[in-house]
Order: sequence, then structure tokens, then C-alpha cells
Amino acid sequence: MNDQLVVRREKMEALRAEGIDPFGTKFERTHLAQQLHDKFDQIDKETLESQLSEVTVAGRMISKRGKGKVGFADLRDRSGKIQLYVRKDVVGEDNYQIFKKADLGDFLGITGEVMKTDTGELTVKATHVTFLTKALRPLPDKFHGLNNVEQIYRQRYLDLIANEDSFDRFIKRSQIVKAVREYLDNEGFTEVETSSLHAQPGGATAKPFTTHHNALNIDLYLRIALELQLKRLIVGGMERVYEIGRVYRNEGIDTRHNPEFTMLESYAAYFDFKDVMDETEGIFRHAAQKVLHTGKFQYQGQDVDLDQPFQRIHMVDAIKKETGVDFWPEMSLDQARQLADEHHVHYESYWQVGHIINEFFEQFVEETLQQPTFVYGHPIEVSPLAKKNADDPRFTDRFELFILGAEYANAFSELNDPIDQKVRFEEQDAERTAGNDEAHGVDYDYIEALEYGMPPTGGLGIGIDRLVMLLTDAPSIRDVLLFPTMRPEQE
RNA sequence: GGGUGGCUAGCUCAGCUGGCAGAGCAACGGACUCUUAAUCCGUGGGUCCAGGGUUCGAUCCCCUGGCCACCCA
Repeated sequence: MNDQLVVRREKMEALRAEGIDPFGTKFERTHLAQQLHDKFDQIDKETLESQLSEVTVAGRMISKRGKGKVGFADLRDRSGKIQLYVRKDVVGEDNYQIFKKADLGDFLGITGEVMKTDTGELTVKATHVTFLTKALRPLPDKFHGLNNVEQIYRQRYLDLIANEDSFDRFIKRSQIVKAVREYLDNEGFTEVETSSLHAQPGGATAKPFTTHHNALNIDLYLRIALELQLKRLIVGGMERVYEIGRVYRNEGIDTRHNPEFTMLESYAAYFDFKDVMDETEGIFRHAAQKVLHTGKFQYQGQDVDLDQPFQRIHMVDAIKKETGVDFWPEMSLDQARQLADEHHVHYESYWQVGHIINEFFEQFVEETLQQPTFVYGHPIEVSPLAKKNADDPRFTDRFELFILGAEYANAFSELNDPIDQKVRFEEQDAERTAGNDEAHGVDYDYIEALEYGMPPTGGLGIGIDRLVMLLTDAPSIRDVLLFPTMRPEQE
């Protein structure tokens, strides 16, 4: 134990000796810091002196100045900061000692009068100090904050205490999620909660986490997507549903991936994928308006404009534009492989033409899409849950949204033909056998649901964490996850 | 999986060519009744990530391992 820990424990005991509980209980406050600023910031010093408003605030003391018979301190609550002014001749000797002995990090309740200092700062001049909770450990540096990235993630509470921008970012995250809900609720969607333990993983191409249920003695999977259960609800007649929930994918960690993350999925009966494009634009714009009050902003120094209509381009056209390679003419697998070889595009032995087209897109086009762009018409081979395009069955009525070269949404006209769906699943299963361990399995229960009839439906998936990153200018997904996945520290 | 960088006081960081471990904030004692990164005087505080090696001597050089970050596939 270092000197500071010892001293704080001694102070804790000293408080007890004086009959003060160092870990206090309920405290009634009249105002949050921000409410005081809203109410009194515009009132001048003299007027405040003449009207004598008594208030009670509470919070963590994060800085302290002055050590004589008078002291100033900053108190922080969830809304912001307010300065305290404590005078020995006002609160009395005993009460002043409580303030004087209080450490940075301690929680105090202050009753006093609202005033302004000579420099014009709104301040609560204490008439009484109530000690609420002792902090037995010192806070991070009050000026530099907490910079150690590992500590920021492992001890997020310290990051929230020391780094105001981090605190604000998580408040914004909450507001963004709320805005998304608000938008969908206003469009007549019902929010639902489906299960996250699945007997069969599906709805995406990803490796699942496996777990075990003891009483049933079966292995279960943590969900990798919300899709298949939500579409069962469309079969059930709910017509417009959405869920915002955690999904789990057993994959690597980098600045855009965390093993657990938050997906929004929405499904609307009688929508096609073009309606879903409009829905997507609506969600993005509404969320931006709510937290930034504009659709024009910068992400990592690059301009983004969500207010303009998003561009729309077919995947094959986009590839043609970037590379000159034209995948519109019907071609054999050998011809596609030859094009891949010519452009140094790697392919697996089990890949069909559509896989190669998709790879061309990912390799040459994705990073070039800067302003919000819907890329539609994904090959059928990489879209086992999307409806075939009516005019060209090689492609599907699917789109992905790209902004600044990164994917933000994935959506399609849902495949509601159970016979086609069974064939697609079987093709995925064959792909799995051929070596793609992320390929979809056959979900017979889902096919049965489709056989009862699913109305034409437009579905959408948005990675909420990435949306939050975009709107808060966060460079890493870990900056928008309160508790990102970390390897445990060794003893 | 590969590469690069980081890990030193509670926090933020220095530490030269290998020679007694440093600063600021925080803490402690003292002065100070409008301060705001308060100021001034004084004091204490270290498993230099861990283990091994080289050396008279290692925070520093070498090896192994741990955790983190960034870049690449």
C-alpha cells in the first residue's frame, strides 16, 4: 500500500471517530450542476447577491484550490461541473475541517447560496458541507487525464472520471440508440427481444461462440445475427419489427471488430430493398440530427454529408467504373477466374463467379466509396437470404451502405420463397463442406416457417457501434464500447 | 499469423554511451479569506511488466514470456 492509500484510510477512520460515516447514505439535492448554470449563468453578480438562492448539490470533488481559511473546489455530477466556495467563518471550524481534509475523488453534498466570483464564475457558497463517500484511491492526473489506453479500457470508470470527452461520447451513444428507436417507433415498428442462445447459428456468415446447457444437455450457440427469428415474427404477422441487441462472433479484434457488438435489425412487410434504402437514410439522418444537429460533419478529418441523398450504384457498375472489368455479360467460372488472375485477385477452389465478383468489389471498390453510397445487386452466391433480382437471377435485391470506405449497413428484399431458400441453404452447406467454415447451415425450422407464408419483406441490419463511431468521430470500436473485450491480465 | 512501438512513483512523462532513480500533478507538514492547471517554503513516495543471461555493475544490452497499441495479411 502506498502513502496515499494509507493516508486516505487514516482519514476514513478519522471521519468515523467524529461520528461521520465515510460511506454515507441517501442525500437530497435540489439541483444538478447544469441546472444551476441554466438558471443562473445569465444573472449578474449583484443581482445574485441580492436574491439569495439556497441550493443543495452533490457530486465528486475533482479539484480543489486554496488551503487557508477559505477554499474553492470543483464538484462534478452527471450533468457537469459547479464550483464550490467554502469559508471557515460561514460553515464553522468543524465543518470546515471536513472540507479541508477531503481528498480529490471524495463525494460531498453542499448546501449553500448561489453566487458569482469576481471573475464571474457561478459558484455555490457553502453554508454546510456533508461528507458522502471517501475515495480510498487517488484519481488520475486532474490536468492530463488518464492516457494509458490499457487502463482506459480495463478501468473504464477511471476514464469516465478523468476524461470528459469519453464521458460525453458514451452519453452520445445512448442518445444515438434512443434516436434510432424513436425513428423506427414513429414508422410503426415494434421493438422486440428475441433469444440469444440458439440451437443453430444463422442469419450471417460468421463463426459462433459455443456454450452448453446443462439441464437440456445440449450445445447452444450465442447468436451471430438477429435475422431468422425476426423474420419468423414477420411470418407471425407483426409486419414491422426491430431489435437492437448484442450479437457474438468468434473472430479477431481490431479497430472495427469486437467479439460482441450491437446490431440493429429491422424488418418491414411489403417493403422492398429500395424502401429499406429510404429507411436507412432516415435512421442515419435522424440520429445525426439528434446528436450533432446536422448531417454534415467530419469523421477523422474527412467530410461526411448525410443530408444529401445517398448515392446508389449497382455492384457490377461500380466494379466496371473502378477497374474497367465488366461482369454484366454471362460468363463461365473459367472466364471469371481468368479475370481474377489478370487482376491478381485471390480466389478459393469452391468459389463461383459471384464470389469472384464480390471479391473484385471488396478489393477494388469498397475503399473508394467516400460519401454515403448504397451498393446494390450482390451476387446470389454471397447472399443466401436475399431475394433474387427479377430480371437477372445471378444477382439479388440486396444493398450495403458504405461511407468513407467502410460498411455501415446490409439489407435486402428478403427471400420469402421457402423452396428457393432450401436450395440456397443447401448450396451454403455444400460450400461449408468445400471448406468455408463460415457458410450458413440448413435451417429446416426456418424453412418450415417460410412455408406458412412470409409476406414480401424488406430487412435491414446496421452495426450500431460503427454508427456511433461515425457520429462521435471515434477511431476505434473500443472507444464506443464501455467494456471492450480484453485478455485477462496474468497474476 | 507477421512487423513496429509501448510498459519507470497514484496519474502524466523524462532518464544521455551501462555507473547511487528524476520532474510536474497528486499526497504529507507549514503560510495564505475571490481561487480556477492557485501560489510559496519544506517532506515523503519505486517489484523501472516478469523471468533468465552478459557484465565489476543492467531501467538501459541480449534471450524468453506477459499485456497493450498501431500497421500489414
